[in-house]
Formats: sequence, structure tokens, C-alpha cells
Amino acid sequence: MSQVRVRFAPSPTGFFHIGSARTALFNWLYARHTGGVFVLRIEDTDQARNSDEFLNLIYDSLSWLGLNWDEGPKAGGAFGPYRQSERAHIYREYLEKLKAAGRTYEKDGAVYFKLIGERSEVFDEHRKKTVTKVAAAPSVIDDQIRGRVERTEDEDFVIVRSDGNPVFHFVNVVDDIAMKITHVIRGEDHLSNSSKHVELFKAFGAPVPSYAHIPLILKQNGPGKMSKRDQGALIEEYRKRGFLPEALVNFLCLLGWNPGGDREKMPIAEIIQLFDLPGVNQSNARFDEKKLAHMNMAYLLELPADRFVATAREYFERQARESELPKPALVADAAYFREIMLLAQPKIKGLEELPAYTAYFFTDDFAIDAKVKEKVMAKGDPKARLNELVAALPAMDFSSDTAIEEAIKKVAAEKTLGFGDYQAVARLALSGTNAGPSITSMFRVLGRERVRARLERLL
RNA sequence: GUCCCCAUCGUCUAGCCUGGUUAGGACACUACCCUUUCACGGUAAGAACCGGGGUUCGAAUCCCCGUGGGGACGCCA
Repeated sequence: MSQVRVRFAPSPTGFFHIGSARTALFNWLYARHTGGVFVLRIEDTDQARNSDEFLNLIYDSLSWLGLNWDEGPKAGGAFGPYRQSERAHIYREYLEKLKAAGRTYEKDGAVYFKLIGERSEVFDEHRKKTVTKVAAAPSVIDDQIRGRVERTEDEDFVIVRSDGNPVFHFVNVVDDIAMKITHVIRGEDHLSNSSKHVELFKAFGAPVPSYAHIPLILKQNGPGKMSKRDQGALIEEYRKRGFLPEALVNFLCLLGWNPGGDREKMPIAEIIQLFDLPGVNQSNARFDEKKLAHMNMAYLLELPADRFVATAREYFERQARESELPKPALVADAAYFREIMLLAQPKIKGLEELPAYTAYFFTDDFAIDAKVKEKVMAKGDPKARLNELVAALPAMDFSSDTAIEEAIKKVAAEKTLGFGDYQAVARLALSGTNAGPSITSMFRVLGRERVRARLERLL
């Protein structure tokens, strides 16, 4: 058996979305699983809608997700060029083969592919016009996921536009032949196209590749498949929002595939080992952002400290760049920044929460939650507790969380109170809210002077 | 309208191929536990085999028909 060659063939006509990412991912996984070759081919035959911005977005998104390609733009390879806009000479050559075989004809300036079979005029109610139907033999698609699918292509179709540009069906098949693609893994929306493609492969006398039509991703709410316009559809959005690519990849793998049993969170190396086409589901999956968020949290939680801090900094930098608002976190001392991020890491569900969660560490001018203040100040004698803490501060050992905890417990013991009697009011004074890291670590990281100033401010 | 694909908790799914399970897990939701707040974590609860026929001693599992969902029907890709 020769080496597996798969390709991901996006067109740079729009933002890179979840569905494309998963198609790329499944191709990549299959290539890695089989030790095959993952080809990136840019299908930019629609000159009117192509853009360099979208092209670069394809490169960036794939790279961010970790889906490296073995052949393609930037990577090179023996079957290039890998942008269809640069392959016109190849299409001309293949068109000649079809012409020589008598499988084409011209009409209205366009070149049509001629099916084999008897022709008759039929009125198409859906399209409200008379079309020429061909009584052709059924095309057989041998699909690794769906089994044997039969579909009869019953109309000749355009392969070269009247402006001379070849169309998708033609270039897609020509390139798959020329690039020696062995497996075509693509969305189920292409299943109906496959009969056209199979007929073209046969007309060229080329072997038909093995197909695998993967289920579609449906939008979270409402009917239909997810499209670029839907909420949460764009890869770029997750990147901006600070999702970890490894979490997104893991989640995407599970949308339509699983290794059987209960495994969900898995390192990519293990997924590569387990992934195979017959394990891919046949039914469409609805996108669930909540589950993705949970997966992201799980990955965030286990990120090594250095990587978490670096990732957090990247996130803050990106935010600063895109919103152009002052970001106090970025001008903070690196060691101080690190301490705070490590306090936040086990607490947050996503990087998005980071700015709000840590804001009061980076500025003295933080908001105080009025409702929380009202509640905290109404219970017991909070001002007395603050005074006692302020009085104890000069002698307090700030060297560790446990030392601070002991010191506060000592203050409490003297009044025959507990740690809890100081916790809420101190937290309010230090952060203006009622949620956050442990109060002792807040003391330690903020430092004696800042703690004193903030405690006194509430008196 | 025609053709193609699909069908297990609200969602993602295991189980189906090779019929016999208290139909399992995860997300979400609820309760409790843990706890110095908030999270995390733990425990528990609720929650599904689309309907009908057939085959069979026995069907989520095999077959057929409905129904429902999705896709395709461009000189877009």
C-alpha cells in the first residue's frame, strides 16, 4: 500500500471557521496517524472573492492550531504550485485530455463535461426551466464513513466558465489526480458533489480516491449548519478570546469522532494514535460552546506556571493592542505580574476573566461593589475588625501565606473571634468584591503598604 | 420539488457491525460535601434508545415504511 496523501483545500474567500478547522484537523490527524502527507492547497479560482487577508488568515489559523502541512504554500513540495491561481497551465493540459477523449462540448462560451447516456429535455420545477437530463449510470462513492453511496449524475455540467476560468469540480479533481491524493476527507456538504467528481476521475482514467465525508457542525441555536456568520463560528474569535489551541483542537476532535469508551481529554499524540476514519460518526453535531469552555478550563488548569504566565501576558498584550485602552497589568513589574497570574490560574475558567479578576492588583482605583459592601458592612462590627488588622500589620510576617494566616488567626483569637470574621471585610477592602484568591495570598502579593492603605480607606 | 446523508438524555456521545447492559460517560442544570470568599474537586439526583410494522424466545442493536433533522441541486468553493 502506497503512502497516504490527504489535502485540505480551503478557498480564501472568507473568515476561517470551525467547520473548516475541523476538516483540516481530521485530514491532518489521518495523515499523522498513517504516517502520510498532509497537503495544503489553496483553491483560489474565484478571483472576484479572493483576498490576501483571508489567505493569511488560513495560514495563521492552521499554524495556531498546530496543523502543520507537509506540502503547500510556504512548505513547498514536488507537486506545486499549491495555489490554483498558479496552476492554469496544468488545467489547460488536463482539459485537452478530456477534449481528445470527446468528453466535452462548448455552449454559451463555456465548456461542459459530457456524461455518457441518452439525453432528453425535461422541465425542472425547482429551477423553473427546461434542462437536458442524461440517463447515466449511477456513480458509486465508496465512503469510509458512510459505506457505499450511489448517486446518479444526470446533467452535464460546466467545467470551464465562459471567461476561461475552470470551475471547482474540475480543478479539484485535476489537482487531486496531479497531486496523487489518495484520500479525500471533506464535509458532508460535498457528498452530492462526489458523483460529479467520480465521473471526472473516470473520464481521466484515474483511480478514484477513497472518500470520507465527515458530518457537519450545526449551529448552537436554530436550524442549519454553522456558517461564518454564526455566533462563535470563527477560529479567530477563539484566538482573540484567549482560548488555548490545544483545548480547541481536543474539543473539535470530539465533535464527530471519539475513541470509544469514556476518554475525552487527551493529549494530541494519543489522539493521533487512536484516530481513524471508521471511528468518525455519521450524524451531524451541534456546537456547544459551554463544553468547549470547560475543556479550555481543564487545559488552563494544568498549564505549567511559566506557560500560563506567558499565555496570560500575550492575552493582555493582545487586549491592549486591540482596544487601545491603558492596561495597567502590562506596565507592572514582571515578578509581580507573575505572582498575580499564578493566583488567578486555579480560579478562572478562561483567560477572558483575567482582566476583571485581577484588575485591583494593578490599580488602587478599583471599583467597589456596592451590594457586596452593603452586605459586608452590615454584619458584626467590620470597622473594628479593620482597625484590629491595621494595628497588627506592622508586626505581621508577610513571608508566606501560612505566616499571614497565623497572624490573622492570632488577632482573631485575642477577640475570641475566628478567621472568618476578618475575611470578608478584608477582602472587600482589598479588592472591592467578595470573590477572589485566598485573602492571605492577597495580603502577601499586595504587600504591607498597599494592604494598609486599602484597609484604612474603608474606615 | 428531485436526489443524497443521518436519527440514544437539553447538548456531545459510549453501546449497534458480532441481538440478552440496572442503556455508561462528559457538558449544562439541581442538591449536598469540601472550604476562609469565589472557583476547583467529590457525592447524589433528574434526564434518552423518534413512531409504526417485521424477523427473533428476546431488538437501542438486524430489515421495511413513516416522521423528523441535515445537505446538495450556481459559469461559488
